[in-house]
Order: sequence, then structure tokens, then C-alpha cells
Amino acid sequence: MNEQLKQIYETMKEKGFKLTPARKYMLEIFVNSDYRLLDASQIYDLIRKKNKKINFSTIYRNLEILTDSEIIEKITFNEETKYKLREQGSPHHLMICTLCHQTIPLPFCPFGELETYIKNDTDFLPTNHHVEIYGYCKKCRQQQN
Amino acid sequence: MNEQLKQIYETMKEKGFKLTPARKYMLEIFVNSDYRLLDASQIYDLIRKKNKKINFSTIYRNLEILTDSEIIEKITFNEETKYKLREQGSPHHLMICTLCHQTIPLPFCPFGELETYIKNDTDFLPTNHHVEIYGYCKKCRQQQN
DNA sequence: GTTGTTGCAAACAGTTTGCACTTAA
DNA sequence: TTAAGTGCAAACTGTTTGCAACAAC
Repeated sequence: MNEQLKQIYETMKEKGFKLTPARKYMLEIFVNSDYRLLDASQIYDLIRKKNKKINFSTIYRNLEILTDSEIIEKITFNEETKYKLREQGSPHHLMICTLCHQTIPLPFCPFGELETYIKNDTDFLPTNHHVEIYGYCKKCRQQQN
Repeated sequence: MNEQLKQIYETMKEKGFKLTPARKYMLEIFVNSDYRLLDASQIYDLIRKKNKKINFSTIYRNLEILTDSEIIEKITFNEETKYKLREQGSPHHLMICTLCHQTIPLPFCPFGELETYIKNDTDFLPTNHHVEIYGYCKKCRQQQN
């Protein structure tokens, strides 16, 4: 079995959550979807495609648990709420392919200059920031031609 | 009458939209709210507070028209869809006060370094980006103490 | 007078809830 | 065995729609 998946199962157990089939299906999907953004209904469809039954309320309840446990993360994008496996490590801004919804983390935070400006030249006290870069990933660009 | 408002009325007429009471109420609210983010329900309440009647469907229809006309802009933030008067001029990233929802535009786009990095060192083709900085505005900070 | 605009009621999508049944540990 | 998790049906929130009445031009 996938090493990453095994590790997530461990984390879940440590946090006192039961490893139910519903949760296993969902976690497999996240691990296999490679940081692509998914919404509740896509998860529902993927599980039904395996001929497994699941209810939307179960999906939503587990999405919340997994988000709180920092196993996945919730991203609101284009008026839609989506989820993806959470990558470890700190800086955490994303390039998002608007075709396949693949996400690629930026390896650094582009905020040096900006933060200095805000602190020195404005009356605003920043606590948090949010960067998203939309575009096309390599694969989708190749497929477009 | 407010000069800015008068100008917006002109724009509306030029685009062939009728200046109905509902639209006037909404536009007044946007002009008077000074780039604070508002949602449909706040607009509804503000209009009813003036003892005027309005329907949510009217509000949503006009929000769409005003957004398309680039008089206001739609911002999705914290799972919520809000609107604010659109400021002219190009660079257009916002500092958003998480207490009063006042918005303050950044006077420049912090993307120089980042864009170079993406173009040179990744396979991603950026088409669009999105920056939001959350924090506290001066006024709200003073009121907290 | 005409066309665009509104209110209303009803539909809709996505999400949440209470409760009785079920199951992982 | 039992607390945690699930399915179901029903509620709920924010938004959209069709249609007949209405008003800005």
C-alpha cells in the first residue's frame, strides 16, 4: 500500500478517528489525485464509480474533519470550494491550472518587498495573505495544441 | 449630488440601462460605503433601513449588471461573495480589513520577481493572479484598544 | 407605447442538521 | 460494548428563474 496513505491512516488513528471505509475511500482519492483540486461532488462520483455507496453528508463531515486535521486543505476559488491533499512545508502559495485544476506550490513566498512596503508606508497591519496564480500547466498546454 | 454618483448615473445611461429607484439606492450605497465590501444581504438591509422596498432578485440582477459594467467588482473572500465600488487605475490588489471589510488598494503589483521566476523556472504559463492581504486597518486597530 | 425592469413565488445548488441505526475498535 | 460514524430525509442559505405587472424612457 502507498506509503503516504499508510502514514495518513496513522495520523488519523493518533487523532482518535476511526478508519471507516468512507474515510479510506476519500483519502485514497486525495492521495491518488496528486494535488488536484476536488469538490464534494467529484469525490462522490469517484466513490460511486468504484461501485461503493456514500452519502453527501458523510463526505462533508469528513472533509471538515480532514481539513481540521490538516490532512487536506480547503481552497475557495472561482466561487467554488475545493479540497486537495495538504503538502507539508511552509510557503504555500499555489499556481492553479484553470483547465485540470492541478495545483503546484510556489517554492517561496513572494512577499518580501511588499511586506516592507506595507509596514513602512501604510497604516495597515497585515496578519495574513493569500496568493493564487492562475494559468495553464505544462500538460494542458501540450494538449491544447 | 455627489459628483462620483452623477458620473456613474451617466455611465449607466450611456450603456442603455434605465435609472430605476432600485439601481439608484444600490449605487448610492456603494458610493457612500467607501470601498467597504458589501454582500447582497447587507445591501438589502441598508435599503430597507431607508424604508424602501426591494427584492433580492432585483439586487442580484443589478449586482450582475453593475459588475459587468465594471462599476462595481465582485470579490470572493472567506467563502463569501461581496461587492465594492470599483476603483479606476490599473494595479489592483487589495488589503482587506477583516473587521470592517474596508479595502485599500495596493499602489503597485508585487509580482515582478515572482513572474520572472515562474517564466524562467517552471513549466507553468501564468495568465492571471490574485493577491489579497488580510489584516486590520488603522481605525479598527484604534478601536480595539 | 415599448422595452427594460421589477416583484413574487418557486426552483435550485451546495451544504448542514437531527436522529435512529450501524460499525470500528 | 460503546463511542464514533453513517445514511436518510428534511432544513437551510444564497442565488437564480419564469412570468405577469409595471415604469423609465
